[in-house]
Amino acid sequence: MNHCFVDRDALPLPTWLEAFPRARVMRREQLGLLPSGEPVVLWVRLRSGETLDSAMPPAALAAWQLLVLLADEPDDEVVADALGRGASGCCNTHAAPEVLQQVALVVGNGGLWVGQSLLRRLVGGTSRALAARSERPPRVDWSTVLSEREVQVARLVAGGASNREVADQLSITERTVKAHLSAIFEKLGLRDRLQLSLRINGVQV
Amino acid sequence: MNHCFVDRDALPLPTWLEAFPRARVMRREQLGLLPSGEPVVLWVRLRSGETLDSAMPPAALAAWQLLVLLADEPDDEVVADALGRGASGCCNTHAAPEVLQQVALVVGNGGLWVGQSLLRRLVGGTSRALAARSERPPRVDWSTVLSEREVQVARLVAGGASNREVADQLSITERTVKAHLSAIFEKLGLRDRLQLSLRINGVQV
DNA sequence: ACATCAACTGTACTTTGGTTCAATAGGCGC
DNA sequence: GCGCCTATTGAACCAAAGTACAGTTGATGT
Repeated sequence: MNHCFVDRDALPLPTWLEAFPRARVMRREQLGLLPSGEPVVLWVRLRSGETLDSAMPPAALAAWQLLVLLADEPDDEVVADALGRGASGCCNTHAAPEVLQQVALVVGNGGLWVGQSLLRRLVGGTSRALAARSERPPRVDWSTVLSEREVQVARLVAGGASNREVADQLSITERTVKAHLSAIFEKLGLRDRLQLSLRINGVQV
Repeated sequence: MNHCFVDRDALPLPTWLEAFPRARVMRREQLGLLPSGEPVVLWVRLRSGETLDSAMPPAALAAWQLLVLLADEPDDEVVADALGRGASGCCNTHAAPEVLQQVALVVGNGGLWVGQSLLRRLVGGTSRALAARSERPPRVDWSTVLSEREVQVARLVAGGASNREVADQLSITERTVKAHLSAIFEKLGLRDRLQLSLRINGVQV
């Protein structure tokens, strides 16, 4: 099975090549250049805020093409939309190589790969995960309630950065990072950065 | 991971024991006899025409219990219902041992196992030709290098629990939790619990 | 002009997380 | 028996995270 990563630029993440050393990487505009006929998995990256339409023309996929969505910020709507359009799966853009290989195996065999949180919700009803969380505050759409700066901080923290790292990256004081984080926790009703990460990465409701 | 098959009678199918030679088999009424605390996958058999209610009292599962439905006649409604109630998967009662092992692996790592037909219908998308999922279970590397206890700690922490909460849940000291965490970080080459969460949830490295 | 809000920073503080010294006890292989 | 590993815990410690209270600046709207 061949693999082809499609992104805005032709710059692959290290993890991609680690998972598939012989993978091809191309820009979205170059999609037509793909040699037709041989089976291939198209890994289409969707950056923050993008929709599938913007990244992939609504043209139907060829029969020999399998599509997997690589989402920077997994969002149920986007994932469901993609699957509805024939995609075979969706996972995090920064997923580990082993995860990518798992996805490829499932997809390559005609299977579907869907994140757990989405699956739970598709199935509907109360899951154990939800039941465990005794009282649940109404879910807030984090990206809209947060200010622009807060969103930046939230993304970095959710990706595993320390306060110091966030501060350096945004050229502000560590103290300011803390201030933003406190505001974020307050607005989203979260306890700490780990929960923030779970929320933003779509792991938890 | 322990396995326990629950049926009307305590008569296991050969395939079950072939998949898990050390599995426990019990009648539904004996469910309360399970030693609590140690993680276990409950394989609950649902015979033709039965509903989940009849086989399993609606009592909530304990945190250390994972439930997989074994359906004599897999029916989308029953499966959806089971998943909605917190089950981690569903497969055919007479599934091959290899399939059972695959399911166990996925479920044991916190995943969900759902049949393809149901998944497609839940998603409600296009009908891509589906081939049989030939071989290969999705497997993760972290769960093999960690000891059983460490896996328990890792899961809870990755889910957002504090050290105190993990300690209470596992009935050990907060100090011990820290010890386990240090070992986990060391083995996986991680920095802190956030990175552990990203790793376990398949988001990162 | 005034109110409001986002962004930013400081000092001081409490809490949590994580590490570094230990140490004890049980299981398992050689 | 003797290592080796796992699980467990203690005391002490440092670093990081998070909170409380207080303040400046600039943009924006009424």
